[in-house]
Amino acid sequence: MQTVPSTALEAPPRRCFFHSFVPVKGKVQPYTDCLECRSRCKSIFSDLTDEEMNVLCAHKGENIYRKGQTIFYEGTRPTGLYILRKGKVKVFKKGLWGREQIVRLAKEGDLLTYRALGSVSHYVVSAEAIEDSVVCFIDMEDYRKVLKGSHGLALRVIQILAQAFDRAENAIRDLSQKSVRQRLAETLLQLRRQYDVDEDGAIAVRMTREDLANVVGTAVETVVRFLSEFKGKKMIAVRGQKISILDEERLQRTAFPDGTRLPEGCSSE
Amino acid sequence: MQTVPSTALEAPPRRCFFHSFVPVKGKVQPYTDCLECRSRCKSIFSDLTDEEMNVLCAHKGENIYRKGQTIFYEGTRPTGLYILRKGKVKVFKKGLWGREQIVRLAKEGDLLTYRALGSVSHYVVSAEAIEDSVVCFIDMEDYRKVLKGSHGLALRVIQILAQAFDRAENAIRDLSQKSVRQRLAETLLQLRRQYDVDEDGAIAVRMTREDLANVVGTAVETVVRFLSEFKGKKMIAVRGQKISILDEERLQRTAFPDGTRLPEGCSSE
DNA sequence: CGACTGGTTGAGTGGTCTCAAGTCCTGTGG
DNA sequence: CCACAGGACTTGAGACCACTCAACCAGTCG
Repeated sequence: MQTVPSTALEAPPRRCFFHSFVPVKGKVQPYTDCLECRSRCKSIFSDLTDEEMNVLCAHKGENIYRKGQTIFYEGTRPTGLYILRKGKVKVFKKGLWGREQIVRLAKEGDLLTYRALGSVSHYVVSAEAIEDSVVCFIDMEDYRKVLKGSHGLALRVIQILAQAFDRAENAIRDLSQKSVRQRLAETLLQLRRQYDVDEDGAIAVRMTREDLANVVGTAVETVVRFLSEFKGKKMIAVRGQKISILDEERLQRTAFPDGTRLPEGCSSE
Repeated sequence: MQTVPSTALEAPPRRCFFHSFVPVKGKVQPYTDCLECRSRCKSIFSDLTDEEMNVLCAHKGENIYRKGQTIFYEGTRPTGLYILRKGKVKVFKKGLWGREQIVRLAKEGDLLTYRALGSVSHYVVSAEAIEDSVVCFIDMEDYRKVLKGSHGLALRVIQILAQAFDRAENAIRDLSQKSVRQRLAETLLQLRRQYDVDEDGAIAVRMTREDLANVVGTAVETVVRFLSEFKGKKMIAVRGQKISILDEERLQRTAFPDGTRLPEGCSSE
């Protein structure tokens, strides 16, 4: 259905942008040791044995995607799992007339392909780097092999999926019942929690107004108008794509007029 | 947070409404043999051994809920899994100002508590019978025990959750991008697929306009207006709460103006 | 009968979208 | 260095979709 432009896999970065990827004779040193990674990151695969990790990573890939590059396409055959190792990625679905709806924003350590944890005939979302990113790829066959053998992994996958499902259903409720003003306020709070702030106190992610609109589910102009409203009320400060939250309390009240709060992330197990 | 009215568990049906529940001296014969049920129904638990089924059903309950009765409440401690054995149930979340958003409609054999398949501190949805229903209850401890021991079950749960997650993300996209007219048309098609038609050719479920509004995510009056529009265009026929689809083709085009189709149910594994 | 629930219709409002014009920013090439 | 092109952003005007409020109807139950 969709064609996969060759750009996705070329990715010969003009220069290396992560210190851990030292160019060796013009080639980037691509593979991090998975075992080492496992112990560092708290990921789905943290609990696996060395043996299982070796199977899982037998055909592991690790690719660099520059800002704007697509990592995989909705509708194509799922060849494996993608995990974001470094950078920021938007995960979206194409809707009416090709308009995109961003269903989640991934941060380091996040899985990009939840649906593919169960068997599925095609990717149900697309993923694109919104910053230069490093993405690990785990072959589907390897995953299945390990999953089949590891009860611990299966239990872990259940937790991950149940949480993701919960977040999705909360989004359904919010999209259905909240105004754009409320949803934008909530999105800003979420973004700050997810990506934290940089040295200037601004939310540490650069998104276009269009991406923001595609998260909130509205038009670009409407996002601009409400951002400008928030700015006027001194709730936020805006400098280009950098947004700082000045009056969290007020933003909170805008997003949750009934006094509820931003739901927990993954800690609510 | 929420209190549980005593109505939920009383449920002394004035008379027995399923032939399989023969009243014995004023008491309903409550328990169906789970082993027998397993072989008949294609449920999550189809593949378990007899032994595992016995553990799972050690504290099984089977309750009758009359139309309008609540089965469990969002925000309360999860004591187990609920499976709809007979009847129809709406599963919803309370949103702003207590307005309810129906996140799914369950039919016979459906699990009501997806999130509780992973560990969780409280039910994240409520469930209420929209028809007289029989609901099986599986104790959480028993489920955990069996899940811990059965890799096959874990794999099955992963499939179930991944599918549920997929449906939820599709709903996000639709809520965000489609108009109420489109969503209502799509809902009607879904309802017919899910519940089939009765002898008159009408969708075999009776829902109030309010419930319909809470599925679509709109106001009651808006549902009424669009139903009346569809009726005027001879796309549907309406007799009280019974709705028949007359012109599926046209309804299809209303729901999916871009030529996409209603996504598969569970068959798309 | 009155009370109540569910449904329907109308009028008015307002939130959000679309279209159009124009500005700001950034990278590129001369 | 500047000019320029293109993309991102902003603002305004107008239209329209959907919501709210209010009135009213039909059926049911006590």
